[in-house]
Formats: sequence, C-alpha cells, structure tokens
Amino acid sequence: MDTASKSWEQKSLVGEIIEGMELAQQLRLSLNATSASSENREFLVQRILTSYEKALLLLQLSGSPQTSQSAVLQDFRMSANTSPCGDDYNHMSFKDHQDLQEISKKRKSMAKWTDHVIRVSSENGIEGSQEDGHSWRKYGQKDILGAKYPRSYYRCTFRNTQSCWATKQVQRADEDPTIFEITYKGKHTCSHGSNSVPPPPSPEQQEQKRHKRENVSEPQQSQVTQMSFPTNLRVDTENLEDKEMMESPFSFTSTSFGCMPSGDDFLSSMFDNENFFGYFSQPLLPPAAGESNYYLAPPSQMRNIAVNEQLSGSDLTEIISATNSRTNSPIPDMDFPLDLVELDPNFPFDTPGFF
DNA sequence: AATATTTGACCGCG
DNA sequence: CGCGGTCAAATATT
Repeated sequence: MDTASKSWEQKSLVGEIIEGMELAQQLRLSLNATSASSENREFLVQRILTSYEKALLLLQLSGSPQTSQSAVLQDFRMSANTSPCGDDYNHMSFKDHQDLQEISKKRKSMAKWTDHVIRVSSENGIEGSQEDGHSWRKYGQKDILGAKYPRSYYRCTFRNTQSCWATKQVQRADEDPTIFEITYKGKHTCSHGSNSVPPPPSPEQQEQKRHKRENVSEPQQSQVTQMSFPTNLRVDTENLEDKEMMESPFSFTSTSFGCMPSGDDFLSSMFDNENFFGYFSQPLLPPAAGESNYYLAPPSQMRNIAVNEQLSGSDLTEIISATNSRTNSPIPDMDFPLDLVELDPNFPFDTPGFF
C-alpha cells in the first residue's frame, strides 16, 4: 500500500503543480486580454489555489506531516500575500514574517483562534452583500482612531443557541471606500447543514433584503444561511496551520462526515471531482464536529478580493483561503469543547448575574 | 411577537 | 487614561 499509493501521490503531486502552472499561464493571458471577464479570472485563481492546496495535501501524505507541512505552509503564506488583487498590501509580508517567528516561539500548546483578514472590494457600491455562508448579527460599531469609517462588529447568529463564537469585523478602507476589510475571528461551531437548511439562496431573496438601504455603506450580512452543499464534502479552507496543533484527530461527534471515504479513496474521489470542491485542506483530519458548511456562491457574486493576513500579536493567525472568490467562509476549524473553554474568557456569556 | 440593528455605556488591556 | 471591543437598552424591522 505504501509504494503503490506513493507513486500515485507523487504523480498527482506533479500533476497538480503542473496544472497550477498552466492555469497561471492562462491567468496571465487572461490578464492581458481585455475580453476576459473578471469572473473568469477569479475562476482561474480559484483553480490555481486549489491545485496548490491539493499538492500540499499530497505532500502531507507522503512526507512527514509536521515538517513538510509547516515548511510548505510558510511558502503558501508568503505567496498568498502576492495574490492577484492584493499587490498593494504586500508590505505586510515582511512584518508578518517576523511575527511568524515570534509566534512559533510562543506558540502554546493550543490554538486559540484564528484571525483572517480579507479585503473585499465591491466595485459597484450596490450589493455589498459579501455573503460568506454564515449568518451574522451586528452587535456593535466603533469609530476607530485614525480611520475614516467606523468598524462594525458581528457575531454569529447562533452564538446563543449553538455556542458558536465566531465573530467578524468589517472595516471600510479609508482610501478606497469600495474596499472592505473583513476580519474573521474564531471559528464556527454552528451547524445547520444537516438540519434544515434553506438550500439555495435565491438571488431574489438577496435582492429583497438589500433593497432597503439606498446606499449601502457596508457589506450587508443577511441572515441567509445558505449552503447548498449536498452532503459529503465540505471543504475547509484556511487553517493549514491549526493542523499543526491538532495533529491528533478528534473524534467526530458530528454526523455529516460519515459519508466520506477514508484514506486514499477519499483523496482520489476528491481529485476526481475536480469541479468545484476546490477547497479543502485537511482530508485526513475530520472537519471539526458540526463544522460549518461551505457553499459555493454564484459567480455573479464574485468581486475582487485580496487576501491579506495579519498577525495579531499574541494570537495565532491564520490565513489562507486566498480565494475568497466564492465567498467561501474563512472559518477556522477545529472546534472542540476544549476550545470553547479557551475562548470563553472573552465572553461573559454565562449570565453576568452569577458574579 | 420575535428578531435584528443602533448606539451610548461599560470594561479590560496596554 | 485612552482605545478597541462588547453589552444591552432602545429602536427598527419582519
């Protein structure tokens, strides 16, 4: 099983890399051709990243997960900074590198949370709906020193019902009001995939909800819980790094994973499904229990997106999901009771009266 | 009525 | 003590 699968892996690895190169070529052509649509480019970018992710996975499989992974990860992180539309923010990378070192030093035994920053530019002021597959509820807004526009704070709608501690912040860039910087923190532990999920978010639905505000000042997060993912595969993005800390597989408490083939079968089935499951990052690790569901948004929603990463001092930061083209949600994974306990300090969620 | 947003108060951290 | 983040009452929306 070793030798056989190994060669298969190697072949696939090379294949993925080659594909990535070819796609990149196409992308370059596309960039020069005025006829090419931005959607098309976005699609190419998506596929390129997908290829690399696959390649990464293959590396993990064949090499010692630890070393190869972290090494590769760094590269990935670096390159993520140079993603297509985000060139203007490359200056971050240097600092990040330093932080990275610090962080690896101070990395404790457990991951706390992740923190992804993506920049979303919606060229048409309209339809700022940056759906990311989760329902958010605004709980605050603050004027930030030096920032022209206020920052909005959102938390997962299911925070109370499902103890989902994911939050995000949305900040409009002062230089370019069409760009929003969205910072995701925490991970979604809510699951409404297996239950009753309003399957496809009809476009009309979305329009209805955004008719209200004539001039959208912010990307509106509606309560559409969508996710039209059939069943089996969910794909997670980011948190390539969290894996480092949770090398020991959890027990999947949640269903939804049962239909997945295991091992090579799983991988190969995935690879066969070239199509849109572009995303995933941890085939062998169970997607955390009740993990969020990912869905694919209609291409019409695509915007230019630049991904950026930001290391928050003491906390681990993850990035990845360079391709938010499909509005896949940058949700960190890895949830666990333990984790909740870890996160809690931030939220006095148990009735304040108890103290 | 239930649920979402707004907005000033509150609070912890640096 | 100021800033950034969260709470929670008031208000708006569905």
